[in-house]
Amino acid sequence: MENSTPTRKRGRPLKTDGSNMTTKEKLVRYGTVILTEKGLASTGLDEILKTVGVPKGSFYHYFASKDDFGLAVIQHYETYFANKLDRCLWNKNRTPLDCLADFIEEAKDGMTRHAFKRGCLIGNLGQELGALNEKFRVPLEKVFLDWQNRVADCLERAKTTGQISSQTDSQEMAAFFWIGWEGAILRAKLVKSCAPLDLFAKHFFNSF
Amino acid sequence: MENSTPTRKRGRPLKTDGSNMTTKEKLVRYGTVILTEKGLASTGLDEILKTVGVPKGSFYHYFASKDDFGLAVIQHYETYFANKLDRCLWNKNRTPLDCLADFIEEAKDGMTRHAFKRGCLIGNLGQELGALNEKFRVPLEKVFLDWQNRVADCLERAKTTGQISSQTDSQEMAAFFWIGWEGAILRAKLVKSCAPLDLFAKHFFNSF
DNA sequence: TTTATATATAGACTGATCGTCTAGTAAAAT
DNA sequence: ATTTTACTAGACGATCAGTCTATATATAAA
Repeated sequence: MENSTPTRKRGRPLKTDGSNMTTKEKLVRYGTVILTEKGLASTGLDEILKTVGVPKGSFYHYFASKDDFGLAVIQHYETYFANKLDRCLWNKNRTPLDCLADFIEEAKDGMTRHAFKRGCLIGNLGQELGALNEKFRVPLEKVFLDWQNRVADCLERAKTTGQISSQTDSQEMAAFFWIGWEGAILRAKLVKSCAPLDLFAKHFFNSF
Repeated sequence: MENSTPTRKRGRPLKTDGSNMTTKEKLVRYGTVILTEKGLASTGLDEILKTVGVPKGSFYHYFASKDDFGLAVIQHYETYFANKLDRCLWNKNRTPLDCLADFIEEAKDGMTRHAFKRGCLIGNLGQELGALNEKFRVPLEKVFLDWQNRVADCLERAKTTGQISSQTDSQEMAAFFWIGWEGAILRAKLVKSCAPLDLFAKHFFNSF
């Protein structure tokens, strides 16, 4: 048997080794991918460990439990996604509402590129663990509230440009957006098509 | 040790015994409950078997595999839910749109009664297995299409009573309904409140 | 009545995989 | 030189889905 990845040295790694912080990072990074596809319960630790090339002992050095790992993955995804959202929503060459439409287009690209297998990590784990596990429920909902605020801010900007009525309840519309959007992603995975995403987007923009 | 449930008789059951079909039924019935709460992967066979009081041999007599059992549970839920839907939607004392609102109220009652832990089996399994397992994806989507048709029919009736414009695309609105509704259920489980359901319902009815 | 067969229960057993933990190695710090 | 820190290695018991053999009995066939 031969190792595909160069065998990790035992013992404490060299301080000067630039890549010594990457073990945890690699775990979280691949965890984000695989948990988005398969969820937490269906994903075996061994699968992650084998893919990343990290022994079990290391995993439990970095994370207290599998749940703890899941929480770290959520945190990682939260900032990754918030950046993505802001990059779209703060585009100064576009009107606020077009910014939101751009985000939708980018998400559609991502869904298509991954053959409708991934969707949204927060939605997936929310469905799997939200109702069952209080340890996950609260952080998961916090992520949604954060995203909701970013969209609400975007809608507030759309008011100042006169793109939507100043009477609009931005928070409510932002909540409506994420509720419907997550539903659309779930359905898009089922039909393996962007049609549900487009359909929701159309009705969302029509309701201003 | 004493048996909580009266011990099942060994051997081939009486043809005339009215309750001889109940073993399989009991499995499916409890399966519907537990799979709605925890999904397929997170639920162990032993847990189901112990709760229902059925030995493993019986389970694998009735079902070829755990997946096969999951498919049977889906089928059972499909007809149960279709009946529930029709009971609401064909209420002759109410206008078609009020019928839909009644269904929403009934669903809200159910969610509250089960402390926001259950939600919708099809949505849950759709999220868990839809993208991964083709064996589940197709039947799951079929269920949504069936429900969609029932709502579309209801909207057609609303046209004849003049409650909504005859220009409305019933199929599209019905699709929009289930997309948003499943998203709302997911979110309601996260916040342990009916607010997301109400919020989606409000915007849905406003878009006619 | 006797025999054969179909139906279903009963639960021990298997091999794989689960998450967790203890022991050990080696660099770094003292 | 000794201790501490950082990390690896794999053993561990529990549990998983699934299989198998044995048993009991209603029904069908003789």
